[in-house]
Amino acid sequence: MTFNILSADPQSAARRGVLTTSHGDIQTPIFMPVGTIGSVKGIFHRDLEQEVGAEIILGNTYHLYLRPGIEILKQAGGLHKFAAWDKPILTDSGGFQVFSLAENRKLTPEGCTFRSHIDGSKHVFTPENVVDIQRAIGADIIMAFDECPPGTADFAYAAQSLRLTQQWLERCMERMRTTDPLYGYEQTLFPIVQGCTYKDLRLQAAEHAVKMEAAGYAIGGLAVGEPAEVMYEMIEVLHPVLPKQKPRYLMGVGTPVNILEAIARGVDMFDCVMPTRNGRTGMLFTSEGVINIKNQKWTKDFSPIDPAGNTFVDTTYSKAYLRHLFVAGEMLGPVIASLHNLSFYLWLVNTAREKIAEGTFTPWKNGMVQKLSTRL
RNA sequence: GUGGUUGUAGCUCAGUUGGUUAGAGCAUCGGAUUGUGGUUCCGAGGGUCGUGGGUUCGAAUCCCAUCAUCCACC
Repeated sequence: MTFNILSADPQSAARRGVLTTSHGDIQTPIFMPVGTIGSVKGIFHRDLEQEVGAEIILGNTYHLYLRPGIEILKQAGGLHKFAAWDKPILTDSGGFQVFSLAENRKLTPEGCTFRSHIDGSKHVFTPENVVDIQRAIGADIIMAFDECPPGTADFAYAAQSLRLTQQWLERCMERMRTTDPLYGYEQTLFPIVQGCTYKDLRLQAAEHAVKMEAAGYAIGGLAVGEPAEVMYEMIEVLHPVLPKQKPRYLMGVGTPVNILEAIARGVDMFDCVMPTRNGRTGMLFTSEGVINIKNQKWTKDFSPIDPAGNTFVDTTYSKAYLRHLFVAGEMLGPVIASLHNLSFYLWLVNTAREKIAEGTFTPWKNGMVQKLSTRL
């Protein structure tokens, strides 16, 4: 995997680049739709490619391991073939899910035992088997197995947690070195920099991760309850430590404003459930601001969902119709909203790239942040 | 026509031996959601307790009448 920076913004740390994988190029900054179990909920791959313009999607180790299971994925020849998606895939390691979903988890230096949220069955994740599982899934980008402590963690807990994450990272790297891809194409592991909201822990985490000489680095454990300003501050702290020529991935973030602010601070890759999950409950991100399509005031508004939108859902359906679908519980509602939101997120990063190339990113970003903070 | 049943929020129903300002679920309205369980959570509005009398310090609750409902019988 290679990463080439094509241009940089003169007034911020924003940069535009291309990440090359065995399944194709990814233009950065990029937003990666979340497809936890091999499907971006409610959206056809055709629409992801043609309407949304997705260049890479996420899968999730925890979810795919539990269902359909690794044997099925191996027999299918990996997730790309199983899901019929031939563009890049990044898999989250399941570290986050073990802590957010699984029950009765027990953390040891060896790994983590937990019970499935689906059937209560008992399982063990270790740095080694989490790498093996991601090998079997066939992800182009594999994430290290980490602990994602709660945003409220105190320094002592954060420091102890970080030590564990660092040991696990070393074991993940070792497992990557001593195993081969199952399907004949390159797979790359990104370390995850933790450290909660403590600057010295973040620095220490970053320095340790950089020693692994990975192809890219992730920033984890942010947007978990801390104020956005603190999140930005943490990204700034890491900026001088993370190698400039490697892609940076801010995990799980975020709102359109979060993404623009993080791009300005040098982040290249993002994923977030927000456009799809919030879309499913009627929250729409538009060029004019955020709207809750279920609000009564849209009942007779026959204007397009987003007048600036280019996808067929934007040019076909009205706000009033979409509200009707949501109020009636019709499944087409969440589908339309998800497709719109994803296309908006991709429009946002596409435009950010254009502005970076033009050297006008910063003024554009400042204007957009104003607009996107508007509640319609 | 006779005997019985049931009438409480938009809907389905709770409401102790009569006791402050009549509750719940769903629905409605609004909010939350950041490495996804099509989830979940939070808040708000909404009732002349079918109607009219009566008993009582006090009635959704007891009594009478009446209307509606459903069932059975003629």
